[in-house]
Amino acid sequence: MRLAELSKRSGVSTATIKYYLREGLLAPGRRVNATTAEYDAGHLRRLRLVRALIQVGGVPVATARQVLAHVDDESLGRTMRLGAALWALPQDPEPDQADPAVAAARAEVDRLLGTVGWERARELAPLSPVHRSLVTAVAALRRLGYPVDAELMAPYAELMQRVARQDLDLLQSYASEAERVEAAVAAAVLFEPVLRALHRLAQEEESARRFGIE
Amino acid sequence: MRLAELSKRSGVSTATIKYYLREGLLAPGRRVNATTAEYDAGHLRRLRLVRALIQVGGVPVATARQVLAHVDDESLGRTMRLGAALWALPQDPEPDQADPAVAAARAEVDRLLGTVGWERARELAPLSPVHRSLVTAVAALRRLGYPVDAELMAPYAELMQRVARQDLDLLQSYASEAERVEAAVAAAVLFEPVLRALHRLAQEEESARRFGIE
DNA sequence: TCTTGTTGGTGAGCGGCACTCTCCAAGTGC
DNA sequence: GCACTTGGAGAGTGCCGCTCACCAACAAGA
Repeated sequence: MRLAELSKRSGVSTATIKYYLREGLLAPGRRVNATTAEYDAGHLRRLRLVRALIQVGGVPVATARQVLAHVDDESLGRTMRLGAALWALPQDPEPDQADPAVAAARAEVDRLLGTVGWERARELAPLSPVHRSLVTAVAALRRLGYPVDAELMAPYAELMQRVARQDLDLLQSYASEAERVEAAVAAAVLFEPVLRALHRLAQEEESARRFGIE
Repeated sequence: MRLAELSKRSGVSTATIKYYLREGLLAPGRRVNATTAEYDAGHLRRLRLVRALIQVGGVPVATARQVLAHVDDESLGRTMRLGAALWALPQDPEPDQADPAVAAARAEVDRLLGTVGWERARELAPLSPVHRSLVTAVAALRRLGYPVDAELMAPYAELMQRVARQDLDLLQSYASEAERVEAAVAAAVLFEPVLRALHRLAQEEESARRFGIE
């Protein structure tokens, strides 16, 4: 299939596909001659993933490029490839070490990891971008005056652990290894809007139950 | 306190504060004379909330304005004010009705609401922006080929219901009514990054437990 | 009193991002 | 032969969240 058909099948304009090719989000097609390149089902699949990451997941193009580069990195084993891809996702800047709110937030997060028994996360903490995101978010809330501490977060952490177990069970039901890495990225990024919407819907439901609808 | 001090105490530049004043995110100070206005602790508080909504929550300025207008709307009762503020948050465009993926997604979401017994959410469904967001997100995943259906979402919905109960218990522990509306907005928006980070951290932990760290 | 600096207010400009438009020479298909 | 399409590349667009420059009115120090 050529560019025009790839565009028609994916619903993405040719101009945008050309942009993704330029940005390295999509591998070039197999060149037939100077004015023709051939794309296959893999390209269509990848293009749909790219679109979903950017549009549904709200991932910046530059971040998506890094994530996908890790997904494609044949030199890494499966586990590493997955880890590398997921670690490339959060792009929060390094929090200000001098800020006392950041120090307090880090202390609370570390305390939380202890109380819920996340030993691996605690080992990975200094390296993990996700850990950094959590510290940044907690610091922001504390600066606003909300008393976010380990005790407050613990029940949420327990619930999220169950969610993660559910995620991984689901993931392991997928067949191929290549698919699994891609599916893991999709799960981490694309399932988030679903989870967020379910969360807010649950808030609406619970709020309506407690206070009624007016 | 005057502009310069408000800026220093909040860590937001005077230019940005002026911008927020122009955009209606922040009420003007009490004018003392032609070149002086006085700001109080309420302004500082609101400014911090605005910052957090925009920076931590990633809420667009225009959306934040609407949300805050509802928070301030004295003509509404507390429940309505809260509901209106939260409903102003999601800004997804109306999904394409003709798209079969959207129709299928809506059917699955409605089926989900039935199986988990969210009756209020089902009543509110045609109006609720959150319901719309959920349908859009599910449709995107289905278009990518992921079989997201009511059965798959049900355990997640149950877990999110528990999260929502936790949210509301926490909220009811807050003292003043005015604070509660603001706290509810903060909880809905600002706690999301914390929840997301906890989710990903839990994924890392669980993944490391199952597959080891390499 | 004179000077120097600061105030709130406003229009215009900037940088980043995700495209999108325009053009091109090289080829395709009737 | 000739209209059309192809892949490629640079420049332009529109939006968004600021940020800058400038203004007249005033405050504060010498």
